[in-house]
Amino acid sequence: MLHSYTARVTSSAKLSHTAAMILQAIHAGHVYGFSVMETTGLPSGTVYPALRRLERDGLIGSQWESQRIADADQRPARKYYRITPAGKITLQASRMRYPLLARLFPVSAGGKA
Amino acid sequence: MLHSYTARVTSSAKLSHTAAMILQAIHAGHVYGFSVMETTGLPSGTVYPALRRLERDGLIGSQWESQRIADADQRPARKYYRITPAGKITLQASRMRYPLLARLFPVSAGGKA
DNA sequence: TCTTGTCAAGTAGCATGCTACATAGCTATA
DNA sequence: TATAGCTATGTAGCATGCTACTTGACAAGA
Repeated sequence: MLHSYTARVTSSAKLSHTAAMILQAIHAGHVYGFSVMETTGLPSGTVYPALRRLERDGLIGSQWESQRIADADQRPARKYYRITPAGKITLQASRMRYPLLARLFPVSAGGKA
Repeated sequence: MLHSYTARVTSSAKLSHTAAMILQAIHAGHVYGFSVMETTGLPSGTVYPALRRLERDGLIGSQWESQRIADADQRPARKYYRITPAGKITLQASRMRYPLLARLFPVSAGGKA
């Protein structure tokens, strides 16, 4: 258990194409689940479990929005994600592995959502 | 059985993102498995079963290369694929569903491989 | 002759993606 | 008050994706 956890964290995790795409969307500024769904078209059953796995593997971190802010915007609270340094390493590796990933978002990560 | 087969053929099949990407690669000219693997980075365990499913569903057709031509090129024979009219309809639907697909290949399908 | 590498396709078993729901909060309308 | 629509997240069970191999053909090198 601890051994497999260590191995997963120290080497860059090998991502599926879809998980890599979701990690890239986070990096590109689509920083909550619904936004990732909107920009990729991937269904919630894909996005949310993938976000959970990415966080399990230390490639992203998350933080719930305060209820006050959500109330002010008159919408449900969001769970915001950000890519970790390990996530950036894995994203690079994924872009080498899946050449088309680089075409998916502008090269400079924009503050889209 | 016949009923579910009919339903699958008459309406545009709903593709996964990965299958849609592979269909698009075929349409773009990557007309055999190894070429799809090279351009997408997707592993053989993904590409070949997906090609089989796409053909099962009538979205692509296939044809083995003649042994004589493969011999002349000094390589194993290839299984060439082409998109069907139903496949084109499904590809269009997929590009509506998954907005990022359009970014993956040049708009004009090139005769890449 | 055997080994290695590239091109090309294939496949069992496990991990992940997706359908078809679900919950929940807010607003607007009937 | 109930319904509908939008925003946001979540999940069980089935379909698909991926690892880790395999086979096979050809050429080059030991």
